[in-house]
Amino acid sequence: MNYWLVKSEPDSWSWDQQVKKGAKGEAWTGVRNHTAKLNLMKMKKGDLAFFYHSNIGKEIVGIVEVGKEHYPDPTAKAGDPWVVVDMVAREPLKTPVTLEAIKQEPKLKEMALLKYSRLSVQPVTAAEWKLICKMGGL
DNA sequence: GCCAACGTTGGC
DNA sequence: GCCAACGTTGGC
Repeated sequence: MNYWLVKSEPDSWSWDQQVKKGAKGEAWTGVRNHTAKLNLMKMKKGDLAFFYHSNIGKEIVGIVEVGKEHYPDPTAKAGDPWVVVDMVAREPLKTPVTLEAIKQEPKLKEMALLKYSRLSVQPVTAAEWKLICKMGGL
């Protein structure tokens, strides 16, 4: 079991929209960065990921589960290497964990979210996962 | 193969 | 709206 963090601007794809898709889930489209793509390709069915709202909110709002492993991104040109996975909303955090709160927690200062702030799909360690769940009231 | 120019992301 | 970080593109 691996843990991840995926980012989305709520203007283009928000947690609420994700929740409305229910158990069917939705393809996580639009990744156009090779590092992020490699992370998508490492995801296994059943892996969990934090859903982070970038730009507006700047907070982790919920947890999604990988429902289907990587396949070609339907929004990419034919022949492009980009992939998607299906994400299924699992549960919201009771309290969203803000970027500010993450910065203020010394144990989280090595998080990819802080070190590689532009990477939109990134790994999360088991220790980071646990701590953020706790901070989020789960 | 180098590097300047440019575009995009995302925090502030 | 600005700017830093960083990836990509294109001229040489």
